[in-house]
Amino acid sequence: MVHNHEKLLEKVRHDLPTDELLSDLADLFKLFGDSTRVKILFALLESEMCVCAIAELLNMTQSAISHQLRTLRGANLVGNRREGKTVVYFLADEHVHTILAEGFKHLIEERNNLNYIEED
Amino acid sequence: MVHNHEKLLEKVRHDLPTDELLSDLADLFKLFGDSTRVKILFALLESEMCVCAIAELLNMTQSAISHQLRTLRGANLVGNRREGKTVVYFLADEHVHTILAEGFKHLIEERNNLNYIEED
DNA sequence: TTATCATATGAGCAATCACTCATATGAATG
DNA sequence: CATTCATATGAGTGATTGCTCATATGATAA
Repeated sequence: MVHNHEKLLEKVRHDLPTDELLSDLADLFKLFGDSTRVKILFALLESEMCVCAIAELLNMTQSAISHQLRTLRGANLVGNRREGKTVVYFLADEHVHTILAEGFKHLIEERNNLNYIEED
Repeated sequence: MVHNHEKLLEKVRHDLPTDELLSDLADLFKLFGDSTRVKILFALLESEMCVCAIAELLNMTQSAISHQLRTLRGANLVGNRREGKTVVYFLADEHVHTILAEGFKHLIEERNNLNYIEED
C-alpha cells in the first residue's frame, strides 16, 4: 500500500480538522442516524410534545421513547420541562432543522436522478 | 401512557413525512455517523485521492478503508475511477459539503455556548 | 507467462446499540 | 397518607457494524 503521496498528504493533513473535532462531528450525525430519533426530531419540529404523545405517534413503547429522548437531551438537541405529571419535550437547537433539511435535499435529488435515469 | 392528544397527533401525523422517507433519511445520516467515514469525506473534500493515500492519511489498514469506501459508494456519496493500478475516489455529491458544514456549525456554536457559560 | 502492486471482498469477532422488561421516581388526586 | 398517572432508568438481549485476517481480482511490468 505504498506509493508516493507525500506532497498531497502534506497539503490535506494541513487543512484537515483535528481528529477530536471529526469524531465529535461523527457522534453528532450518529444521533440523526436512527429512524426512531429522526422521527422524534421531525415530530418536535412540528410541535413540542409530551413523552406519551410521541410514543403514541410513533406507535412505540414509552420506555423506548424515553431512552431515546435521554440520548437526544444528552446532546442538547432537545430540552424538556415539567407540566404537572407530564414532561414536555421540545427542540433545543436551531440547527436540527437545517441539518435535517440538508439531508432531505440529498434524498429528494437522488430520487429525481433515479427517475431521470429510469425515464431514459 | 394514555392521556388525550388526538387533536395534536392528527395535525402532526398529517405533516410528518412517510416512515420510508424518514428511514432513508436516518440511513443517510448513519453514513456520516462514523468517524472513519467522516474523515474520508473530509479528506475527499480537499482532494480526490487513491485508496492507499487515504489509508496512509488516516493511519489505517487498506482493507478497512476499502470497506468504508464501498459503503460510501453504495450510497452514491463517492465515486471512483481506475488509473492504471490505482483507483481514485472522489466526492460524487454536492450535498456532502453542506451536510458536513451544517453539522460543523452546530458543534462550533455549542462550543461557543460552553465557553460563554464557563466565562460567567 | 509470471511476478508484483493496488485494491476488493468474504468470514469471523468484538464492541456498540436499540429495544424489552421490571422497577423506581415524582407529581397530582382522593 | 395511599393510589394513580406519567416518566425515567438499570439490566439484559438480539441485531448491527467496523475492524482484522486471509485471500481474490485486476492491471502493469519483466
